[in-house]
Amino acid sequence: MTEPRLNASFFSQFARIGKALSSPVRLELIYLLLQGESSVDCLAAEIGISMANASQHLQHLKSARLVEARKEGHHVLYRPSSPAVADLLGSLQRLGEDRLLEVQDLVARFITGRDGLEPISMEELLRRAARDEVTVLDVRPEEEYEAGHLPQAISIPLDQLLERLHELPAGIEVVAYCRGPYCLLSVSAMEVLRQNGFKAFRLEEGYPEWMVRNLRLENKPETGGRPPS
Amino acid sequence: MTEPRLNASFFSQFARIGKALSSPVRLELIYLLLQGESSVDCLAAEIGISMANASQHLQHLKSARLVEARKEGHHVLYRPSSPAVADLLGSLQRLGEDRLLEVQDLVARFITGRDGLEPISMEELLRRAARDEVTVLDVRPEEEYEAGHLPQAISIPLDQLLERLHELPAGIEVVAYCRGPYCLLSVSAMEVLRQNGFKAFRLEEGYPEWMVRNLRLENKPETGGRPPS
DNA sequence: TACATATTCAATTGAACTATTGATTAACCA
DNA sequence: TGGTTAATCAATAGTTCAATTGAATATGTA
Repeated sequence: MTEPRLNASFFSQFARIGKALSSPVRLELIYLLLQGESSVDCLAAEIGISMANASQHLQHLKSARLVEARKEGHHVLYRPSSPAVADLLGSLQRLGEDRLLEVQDLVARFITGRDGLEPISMEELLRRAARDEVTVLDVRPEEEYEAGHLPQAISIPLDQLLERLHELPAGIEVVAYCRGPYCLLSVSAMEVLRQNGFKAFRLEEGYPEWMVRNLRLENKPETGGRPPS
Repeated sequence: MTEPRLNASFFSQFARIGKALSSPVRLELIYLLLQGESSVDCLAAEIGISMANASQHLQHLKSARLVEARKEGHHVLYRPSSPAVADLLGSLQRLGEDRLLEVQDLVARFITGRDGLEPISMEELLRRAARDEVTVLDVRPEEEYEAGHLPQAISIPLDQLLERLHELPAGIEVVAYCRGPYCLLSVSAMEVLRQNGFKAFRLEEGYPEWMVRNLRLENKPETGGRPPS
C-alpha cells in the first residue's frame, strides 16, 4: 500500500498566505483595501511609507492572490481578491483579541476605556434603524463611503464633522461607524457629537465586518454603494 | 482635534500571528495538533524533522499564543490554545483553495480526481447516521481517535484496516474520515474497503472541521471523546 | 545516586526578507 | 514631441529567520 503521506507542498502553498499576513505593513494595506479599492500612492500616503515600498508589499500580496490590481489612467487600483480575505482577516483579529494580551491592552486603552463610550451592536443598530430611530453616520473619508457603505448611512468625514453638524437631523440619536473595531474615527466622532448635544453611539463593527456578515445573510438589505467587485 | 491615527502596534501584534502561519513546518504542526495534543518527538517523527527543530517551531507558535504546553512525565504535550485556532486555519484553507491555483491542482490530483471517489458531506453523514444506515469509521492513528472523534465512530487505523476488516458490520455501507480534506488516509481507506466488497464513502471534512462546526451548532450532538481542553 | 530519555538552549551558517535609493517604464497632457 | 506623474524595477545594506550541531536541563527509572 502506498504510504499516504500528504505532500508537504500543500503546506508550502498555505504558508504563502501566512507570509503575506506576516508583516504589519501588509496587514495595514489589506485593512485599508477592505474599505474599498485604492491606488498605490493613496495607500502609501495613508500609511506613511514610500511608494516603492508600498508597491513591493502590494506585489507580494498580489502574488499570494490576496489582492488584485487593475489599471486606470495613470493609477493602478488594488482591491481584495475575494470576500474570503475579509473573512480571514476577521478570524485573525478574533484570535488576536482572544489570545494576545498586548492587543487586549491596546483595545482597552484606546477604545473601550475612553470614558465609558460603550458601542452598540449591529443587531441593535438594525433594530433601531428599522424604526427610524437613528441616523446612521459614516465618518470615513469620502472615497471609502463612495466605494461602499451601510444602507441609509450618510457620509460626513470626521475632519468635516464639526462644520457640518447642521446636516444631521436634530433630536434623533446618531450611530457613527468607521473602518472597524480598531479604527478610532468613530470614537472621535462620538466625542464631537456628544460635546455638541447629540445623543451619539458608536457601532463597534465597521464596513468590512458588515460586508462579511451581510454576505452570510439570506435576505440582504439593499446595499448603499456598489459592492467591491 | 487629535488625529485619530491607529497605532501601528496593532498591526504588529496581528503580524505575530501571521508570522506563526508563515512557515510550512509550523502549519503542519498546527494541523497535527488540531487532531489532539501531542508530544514534541511524536510531532517531529510524523513530520520528519529533528526534535530541536520541532521544539523551536513550537516555541515560536507558543509565543504567538497559538498553542499551549503542559508537562507530563518526561513528555511535554502541546495543544492548540483555543478553538479559534481551528477557525483561523479553516479560513486560511478556504482562501487558499479559493485563490491559489496550485492548491486546486494538488487537490484535484491527489484527492478528488482519484477514480471518481466523490466524498459525501457532513449533513449527508448525519442524515444517514441518524437512520443507522452507515458505519462511521475513523482511520487516523489510535491516539488521535482517543483524543477526540466523531460520535458513534469506531477506530481502525489505516495500517491495520486490512487485517481488521471483519470488525466492520457486513452489508452496511461505511463512511471513512480522517484529518481533513487534505489528508489522504480516508482516500486510501476507501480503496481498501471497496476492493474488499464494501460500499464505502469518504467524508470530505475531518475531525477539526467537525469540531469547528459542532461548536457552532446550538444543539450539539453528544461528543464521542473529550473535547480538547 | 547514576543513568537514560525528552526537551530545550545556544551558537553558527546560509538564505530570505525589508526598506531605501536611484533608474526605468507607462500613461496622460500641454 | 517633450514634460509630468504614477508605478515598477534593480541593486544594496541591514536585519531577521531556518535548520544544524552539540551542550545543558529536567524528569523519571534502575
